[in-house]
Amino acid sequence: MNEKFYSLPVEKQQKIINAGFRVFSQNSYKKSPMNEIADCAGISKSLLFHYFHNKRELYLFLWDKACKITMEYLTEYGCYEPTDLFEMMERGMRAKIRMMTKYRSMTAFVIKAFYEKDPEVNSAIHDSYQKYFEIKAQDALARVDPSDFVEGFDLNMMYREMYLASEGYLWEIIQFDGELDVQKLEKDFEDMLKFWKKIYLKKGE
Amino acid sequence: MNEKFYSLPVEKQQKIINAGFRVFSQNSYKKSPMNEIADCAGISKSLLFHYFHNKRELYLFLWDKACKITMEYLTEYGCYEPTDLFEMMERGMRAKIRMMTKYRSMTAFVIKAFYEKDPEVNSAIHDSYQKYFEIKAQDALARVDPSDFVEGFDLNMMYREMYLASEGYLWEIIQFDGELDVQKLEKDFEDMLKFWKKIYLKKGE
DNA sequence: AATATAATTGACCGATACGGACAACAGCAT
DNA sequence: ATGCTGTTGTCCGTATCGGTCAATTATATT
Repeated sequence: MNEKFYSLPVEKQQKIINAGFRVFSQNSYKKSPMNEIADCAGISKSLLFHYFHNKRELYLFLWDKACKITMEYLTEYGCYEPTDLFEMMERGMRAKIRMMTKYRSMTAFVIKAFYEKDPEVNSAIHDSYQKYFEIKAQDALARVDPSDFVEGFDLNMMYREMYLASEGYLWEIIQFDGELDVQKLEKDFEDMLKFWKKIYLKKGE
Repeated sequence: MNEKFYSLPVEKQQKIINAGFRVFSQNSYKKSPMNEIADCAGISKSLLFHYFHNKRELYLFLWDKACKITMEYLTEYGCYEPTDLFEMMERGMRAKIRMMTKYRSMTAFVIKAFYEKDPEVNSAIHDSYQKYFEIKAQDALARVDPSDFVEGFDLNMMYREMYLASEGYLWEIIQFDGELDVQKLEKDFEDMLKFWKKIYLKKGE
């Protein structure tokens, strides 16, 4: 990409980036025209091509940007400090909720991008994803002490279950397009967590 | 549309209809090519145009079909029999959950269609929607006895809140693409309802 | 088997949309 | 005037779109 992009006023950078997030999050990669993104950012298509030499480059740039912002949030909320599994999930969720209220279309973009199947970008996305995040879950899962949990249940199953429920919950938020009540959301999720603890942990806890 | 469509073997009708639901639920109206729908249904584009004279006609036909199926479910689950508000919501939800597990892409289509803004179909959809469903809520709301509820709260607010939460919950289900556990879903929603009753109804109940 | 009839398709059309290239323009400092 | 930088309008080759239609295949009738 053209490094001059970075010397643009930050506000303008943001406008272009957000336009990208918006359009790419609403259509598939192939059906997201550069034209539309440019319009949405209030610049000409030519200028957009001036900063990003082609569509793929812009897409991958946006993905990377989203990953970095996500990482910032996750570290800021202490998601990489070693704790137990539930604590980790709570911190992760809190970070994500905050992030979504601030960058809603970005979050939608990330999800769409993750499931994007167009061969032009597909593999690049997945490689990058693994490098960025996949370590975390393994890490926290490894620290788990099985004796804390109720007898005869599958740890991975539980994690999967919890993970899916959280993701679904986040979807709900993304789709809703009105003002978001952060405190309510966080309380809701805390309730969810309490519920899980109650089911999965041994009574002694 | 071409009435001969109905004399097709039902299985083939279904295949075409489902293809429509799928494609229209994944892209916007404008970016859903007839080509793709035909391929997805295993027929040629020409044949698709033989049965539905143009794209708009197919889209509106699908919308109508979806509405009718929805109505069937709602009546089957007793959603139109007069009861109290909570009972109505529960029946409605139960019907919708069942419906979604059977016709997932249709449900996704309905939601997308409802928010579709393309002027070519937008108004037709909204007119139809009002005719079909909007009566129901008013109806049940009118039967509500305000004295049953806790002091000083806005009935419409509560309904809106409950409605949004339900819709969000359904979104979560639609987005998830694996086998659905109907019983779990229904239990979850029952819990939600219990929770609402606890907050909104007077203790005497 | 020959014929009529219905189902289904491939090839095609005009219009538009697309990604991308590039020369030109405007503003501004020298 | 002369660069330089940011920005745009215009153009191009190609692909795609909605939609048509003649041609082909399958089915029913005699």
